[in-house]
Amino acid sequence: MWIPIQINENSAEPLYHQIETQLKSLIISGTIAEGTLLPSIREFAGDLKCSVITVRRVYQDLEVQGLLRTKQGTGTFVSHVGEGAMEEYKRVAVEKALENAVDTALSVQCGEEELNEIFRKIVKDKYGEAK
Amino acid sequence: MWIPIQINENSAEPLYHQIETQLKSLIISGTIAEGTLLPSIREFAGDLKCSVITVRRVYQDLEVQGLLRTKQGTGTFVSHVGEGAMEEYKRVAVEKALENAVDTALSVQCGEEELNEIFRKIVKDKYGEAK
DNA sequence: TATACTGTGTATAAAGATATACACAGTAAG
DNA sequence: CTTACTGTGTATATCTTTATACACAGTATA
Repeated sequence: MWIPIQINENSAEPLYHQIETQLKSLIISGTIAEGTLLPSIREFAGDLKCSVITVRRVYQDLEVQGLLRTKQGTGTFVSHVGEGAMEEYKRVAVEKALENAVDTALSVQCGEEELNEIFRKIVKDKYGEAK
Repeated sequence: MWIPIQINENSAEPLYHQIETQLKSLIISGTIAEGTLLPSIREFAGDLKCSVITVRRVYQDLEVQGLLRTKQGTGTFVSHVGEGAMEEYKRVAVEKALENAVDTALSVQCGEEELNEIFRKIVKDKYGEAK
């Protein structure tokens, strides 16, 4: 099975992290269906031209997050992520990220109005791109 | 001169970073007036119970960011940060933080409406606290 | 100009993050 | 029960981040 992961060799972002975020996104978006048997760590490592250990780390991390379920000798599968759980998962991720940003705004004494304005601009840009 | 910096020994946040963000905040907010001669790196290190080198790093970082100006043999001073520059500075910091958050939202397929809703909630919480 | 302050340059220690190899253990199917 | 796949545990190499010491250089003033 082929998983579409793009590695940016030049990026400062660690290899395992690039793989992890992209794979996570594929699972959360439902692009890879629940129950799917993912490539073995060796096969995937071959595709990505990285070591088996790096892929293992990704699988382990995502298993801890409840997105994968793994069984020695058999393989690694995409877990069942219920609609509710998935919504919750997304919400928590977004909340954390936004809290962080708002904390930054507070730390530089940015007013509520200005914050709102900047937010609207960025959302418009980013969500516009995607359309 | 006494600068109110709170060090959290248990935090995973590096020492130099805790000092840097707090000092930066004091400068940007105008709590420490422009032109103020800051404590020498040795005196400050004594107050904070850290090494002189760590304080030096903070002063250097903030100097690169244009918030401090330093002169060997004399000391380190708070630079003149014009209203315009300060506004610009705050804006860039907040923009970066928000872009990051919105990227996260996109990566988990969070819709625009949901994002807005979460944002409003967090802003209300955080800005409410301060009132 | 001696002295008692300033900051600086260079070197290095300690810890954590990143990525790896290799021998080991479970599973399934002929 | 052998074979050819799965994942696992342990050890280690490399790099970056964080934090430090110490000898050095500039400044001001008595």
